[in-house]
Amino acid sequence: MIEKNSTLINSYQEKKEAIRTRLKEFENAYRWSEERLFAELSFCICTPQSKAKTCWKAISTLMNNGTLYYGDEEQIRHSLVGVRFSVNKARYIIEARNFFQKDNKLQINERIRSFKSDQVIREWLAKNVKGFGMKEASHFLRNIGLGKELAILDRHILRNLLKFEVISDIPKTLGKKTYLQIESKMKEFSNKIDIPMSDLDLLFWSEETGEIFK
DNA sequence: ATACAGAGGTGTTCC
DNA sequence: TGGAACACCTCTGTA
Repeated sequence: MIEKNSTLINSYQEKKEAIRTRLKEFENAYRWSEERLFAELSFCICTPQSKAKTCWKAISTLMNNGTLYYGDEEQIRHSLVGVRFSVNKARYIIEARNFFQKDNKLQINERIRSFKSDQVIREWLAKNVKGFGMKEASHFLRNIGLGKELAILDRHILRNLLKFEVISDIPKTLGKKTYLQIESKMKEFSNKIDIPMSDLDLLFWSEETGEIFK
């Protein structure tokens, strides 16, 4: 237990610089264009049960050729090669695009930053963006430099939380209530080993996959 | 060749 | 009303 934790802390020291570099890139998002923010949101809609790299490749293509902003549902779906549940996700992207558009212009930054806390933004996103639950709403916020204290509880993180005995088992279904409970425990652990939440997420992820992506 | 787990889950339905 | 079960149903790496 203590042995495992110190191994993790050592690993953190090795990877700290790379992790910090990645987080800095997220923090720069405040100056992104609306189009770039929407691309990130679309990416997060795509990632469930799909490979992050495949999703990002697809979204990059859609972003660069403009289909993401002007294309119809079928055109978007056509580009979501390798993305699971692409029919549904293309629909969610269109719905999100309509939701965030005012006078034919995307307004994401302004609406997102009008909330008083990251927790409230997350609630709002999970409620209003189809395809977003607690996990993907947190993922999106982290990727645009917000929600530093929020947990992104995917299967990798849950496995690691189990490994480090932060939780005693992996829940079969992860409802909002359980999500918040586990997030709270992860925060305690984060305090205990003195590694920030955002760093811990990337650290766990790199421990499993060997790299730091998104 | 063929099978099968695994990929940063969420919406809807039903009780 | 909260929560479990089911629907969604592609592609790749590995044995």
